[in-house]
This record gives sequence, C-alpha cells and structure tokens, in this order.
Amino acid sequence: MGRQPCCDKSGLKRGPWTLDEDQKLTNFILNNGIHCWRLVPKLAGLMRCGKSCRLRWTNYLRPDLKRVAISEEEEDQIIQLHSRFGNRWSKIASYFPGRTDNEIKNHWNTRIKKRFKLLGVDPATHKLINQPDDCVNHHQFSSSSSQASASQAKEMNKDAIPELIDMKSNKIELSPEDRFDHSQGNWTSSESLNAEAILINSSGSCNYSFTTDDSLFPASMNSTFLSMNDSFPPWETMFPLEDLFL
DNA sequence: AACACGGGCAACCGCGTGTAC
DNA sequence: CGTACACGCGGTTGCCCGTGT
Repeated sequence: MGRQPCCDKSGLKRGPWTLDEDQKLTNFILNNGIHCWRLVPKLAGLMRCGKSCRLRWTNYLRPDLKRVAISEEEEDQIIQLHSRFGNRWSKIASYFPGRTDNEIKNHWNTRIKKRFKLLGVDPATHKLINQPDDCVNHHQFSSSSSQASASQAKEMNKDAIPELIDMKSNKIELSPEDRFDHSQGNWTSSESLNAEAILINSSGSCNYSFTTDDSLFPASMNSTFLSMNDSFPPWETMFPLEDLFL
C-alpha cells in the first residue's frame, strides 16, 4: 500500500487567511520547525490542508521575505533570467533571496509582460513580434562577425535579432553560447570565456559584460564590466538598436 | 453616489516527480 | 516492483481596491 492520505479534504477551510490563522501557523513553525506539512495544520490547530499551509508560509509568512516592491534592478535581472530559464519561476526566484516564485511570476504577468508588449516584443521568446522565421538568430549575431570587417559584419548582422531586447536600457543579452575571446580579439564559440551579455548605448559607447563562472549568473551581479577600448572588436561590428531594427 | 472596469496579488488547481510503503 | 501519496511547481482564478465615468 502507499502512503496515508495527506488530509481529510472535507470540512477544510479555504480562501483568504485570517490573522488568527496566520498567528497559529507562524507560532507553530517558529516553535517546531517544518518536518511534515501534512501534520502541520493538525498540530497547529488549523482547519486547512497542508498544501494551503505551505503556500501561506512560503509566500507570505516566512520571516525572511522582502516586503518591498521589486526594484528596477531586480526587474532587469528577472528579464535576464527569464530569457535563460523561461517560466521556471522557482529557478528564477532562487536568485532573489527574500522573493518568492509566486511574487516574481505575478510581477512578470502584471508588469513585465505589459512592458514587452508595448515594445512589440514577445514575452515568451524575447524576440520581436512578427519576425520572419528565416531571420538570422542571435548566435549568428555574435559569432559570425568574428573575422569580418566592420562593414561586412554589419551587413551580416543586419537582420540579427538578439534574444533579449530592453529598449529602456538599450540592452541586448546574448546567450551563454555567444562569446567574445578577449585574448584573440574576436567572437568565438570557445568555452574559455563566458560572455553573458553585451550592453550597447544608442550614443555609441559600448560595454561588455563577462563572467568566468556560468553558475554566477546573473551577469549584472557577478560580472566585471569592461570599458570599451581599441583592443575590443571593431565597434562597428556591434550596432545601436536603431541600426538593428530600423 | 453608484456603478463598471481593470490591475494587482493571494490563493487554488492540477500535473509531474520523487518516494514511502 | 507497483501503487498511492507528499511535495513542488507553473498556470489560473477570483477577490479586493483604485480609478474612471
């Protein structure tokens, strides 16, 4: 036989939690810890199922939760992580101590999705809506320009669509497969250098973001931002957003 | 003042996976 | 080894509140 049922579904309370229920659950967990969610409501004197208790605790009652609105910096990181992980909210939330997957998911659905749609970007794919299927993808955007002249590179990349487009900060994120080899001075698929992102200003300045350890993503938290200088690939191989999409 | 509407968010639902039995 | 359930996760729902008419 299998396990015992988690709870008797009949007679259980549903809907919004009361202050009294919150206090009972909080006191119980702080005094006893969490060993088995199935037993928590019974031992805490709650007419809720264990699943409901777990959700209430993880999404609202946990003492380590941040109680402030998601900042613009956090939002940018969420966008970066979503371009990498998709709708894996728990994975994304793991990069934000004190934030819950539910909170990030709600923020994505209510704020970021709206922002993307205003910009004509598909929130699911991070690509421009109504792009033809045969357009050059973002990998070619970077690696194919490795040995090309500036004008050749520009021609080769003119239809490239980056994976992430953030018109607010003029930021284009490349995938982890896209790399700039600092020692060779060109774009490469080498595993030796992990270029997580590239930042392009419409004013013409450019910064590169690198991380040395893929696990340290997001880049903005752990990378070194290097100033554009002559040792980098020809600046013309990268384009301001208006050059890419006009 | 009353109503309609939409946004934001907490909570629920259902499924996949891991695991106790 | 198969079954049944706990748990975690992502999708969805529904309530509350602010704003517009």
